[in-house]
Amino acid sequence: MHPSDPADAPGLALALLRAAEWFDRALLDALAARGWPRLTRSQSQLFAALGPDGASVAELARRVGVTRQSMHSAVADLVGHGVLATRSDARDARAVVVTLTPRGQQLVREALRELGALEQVLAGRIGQDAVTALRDALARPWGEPPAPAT
Amino acid sequence: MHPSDPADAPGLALALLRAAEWFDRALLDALAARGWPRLTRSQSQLFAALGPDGASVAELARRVGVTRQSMHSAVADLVGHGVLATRSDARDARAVVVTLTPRGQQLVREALRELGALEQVLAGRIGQDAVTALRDALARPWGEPPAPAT
DNA sequence: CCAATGTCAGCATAACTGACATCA
DNA sequence: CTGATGTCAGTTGTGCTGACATTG
Repeated sequence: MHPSDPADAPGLALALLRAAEWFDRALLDALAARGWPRLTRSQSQLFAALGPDGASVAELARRVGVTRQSMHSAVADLVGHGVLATRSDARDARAVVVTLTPRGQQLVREALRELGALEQVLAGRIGQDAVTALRDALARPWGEPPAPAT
Repeated sequence: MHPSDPADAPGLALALLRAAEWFDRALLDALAARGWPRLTRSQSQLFAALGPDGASVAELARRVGVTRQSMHSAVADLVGHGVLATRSDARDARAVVVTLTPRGQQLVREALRELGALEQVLAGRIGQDAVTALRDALARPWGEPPAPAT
């Protein structure tokens, strides 16, 4: 399998998917094992998109890449689980600011710690150099996915 | 953002997801733009799991990681689109062997060519060295996702 | 008047579990 | 008889489009 063999290209795309699932599944399983509600992939992205000051539903939807309606549903679900809270914006009567509850902050802390631990496990398996190289390659500007020639 | 900053660990998992979507979306859009039926993620994996000699529904389900029922539905859909065909196994009256039709082989060829092109686009954006490093890190034995301490 | 926000409703899709007949 | 396979249901969950009142 030569590194630049075109026939191995699907392996790259597939390997990326597997790698993402490796982290995703281990994280969600670990959190669920500690009694946290079982999160979905886009709910994880919601937490990542949520800054320390909170954000509106529409803004979260834009960042994650879903519709306002879908984000609304996800937020309502997590509010029901006690990890998110909503308050009205003083400067804009339309907007609703979504923030983390103290319990939600605890969830985020545990998730970050777990992700750090997972990265260490990975470094032990494939080497710290490979993890660093992986992080470096992913941090570069990939840009938008190429659109099909119209 | 120091390379070994633990707080950046979520960035690694998230970046992997973004990278996988970068390939997935560009590929599926490109194929759809050429008149192919719009595939789902697990249908892409189906093609990757399908060897040149075909495989049974149950075997495909195991490889992709879904239930037999889900795989059955996906196969039936693609048979309806004329890219997959099923024939009964001569040695095992239970088994149904799923294979590519000539049109399905054409689809796979175009998909492989597109993935190769995408990788070249990526190399032009982040550098060939980074792509090689990415491929190398992903090719190493990650093993199973760590299970939560029971 | 126009644009954006939050929200309610219905719909489509894709995965799941349950069940069953067939066959090694 | 046990286990595996294909397949027919029903169910659930998640995201979508459509629509509407409210507000900047």
